[in-house]
Amino acid sequence: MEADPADVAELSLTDALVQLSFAVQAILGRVGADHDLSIIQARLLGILRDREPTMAALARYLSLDKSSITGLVDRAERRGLVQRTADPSDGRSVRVAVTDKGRALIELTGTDVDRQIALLTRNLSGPERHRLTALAGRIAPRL
Amino acid sequence: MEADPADVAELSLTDALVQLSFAVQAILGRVGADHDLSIIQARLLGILRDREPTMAALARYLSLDKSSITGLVDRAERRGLVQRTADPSDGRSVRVAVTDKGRALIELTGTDVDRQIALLTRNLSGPERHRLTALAGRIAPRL
DNA sequence: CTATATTAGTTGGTATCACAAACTAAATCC
DNA sequence: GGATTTAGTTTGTGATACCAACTAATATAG
Repeated sequence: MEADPADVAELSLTDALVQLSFAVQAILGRVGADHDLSIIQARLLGILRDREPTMAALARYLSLDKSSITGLVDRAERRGLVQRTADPSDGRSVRVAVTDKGRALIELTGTDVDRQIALLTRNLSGPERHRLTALAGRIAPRL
Repeated sequence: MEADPADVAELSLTDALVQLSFAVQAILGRVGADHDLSIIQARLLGILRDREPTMAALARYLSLDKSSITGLVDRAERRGLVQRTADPSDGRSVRVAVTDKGRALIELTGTDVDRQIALLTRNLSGPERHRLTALAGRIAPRL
């Protein structure tokens, strides 16, 4: 799946995107490790920055089984990064909110990711970065 | 970390690349699941297509602990996808080779990933795809 | 209004996967 | 030849994913 890197001129779109994807994942993994956050925990906190979804909504956003969300939120709650609150409109449901601690952590993490992405793309000119942003922004699905 | 999707025009390079990365990972995860291969198993087989590395080399390529490679290769070997062979030049060392079964599986998987990437990028024109390939190819590190 | 069906989230079971520390066997160094 | 280093494995631990089954709350049907 990952092409022979010596043959850059023949790199397919698939190989280019797959390699880029793993490069970005490697950054997320390293920066996350520095902040004691797994990638999935960082994604969770990222979602919670601007909303308080239900467990079911989180399962949809993250494309995970609801039982996986239970475990993920359990562990984050145990660390004081998130908290569950009752949903007044539905006794079965809970809402998940980020705590101040969690928000601080994800902001720091985001700053470091920005820095590492800047390093990753330092060989591109300003216009090239804009072009990459525009192209990438047109194909990745939205939350 | 993942920006408000309604604000596409203001998407940063970081957010664009992170979202793209997860979109590609989602494809790899789904296609992998269809072929009963985890992402890391697919990466392993991808590396083994054109070389027979040592365990240590695999740890470097995949940026994993050597004990993780032991487990990964154990499970792949148990499924008949790879095999360990002795290294004649170093009694401590083993070489890992893909089997015919493993090669067939990774070829199929790669074909499906190509198809899904084509779907992901169907909104881009031919020249835009070339441009994205070139830009991405210039920033992702090489194996 | 009550019984039945559906939904939200949890629990238990299982497997994969990651790292750290410690171990064994082989190779290297002095 | 003994000490040190290296390659890979083993053990322990924890995170993370899915499936099936469960409980409690809500919605629906009669």
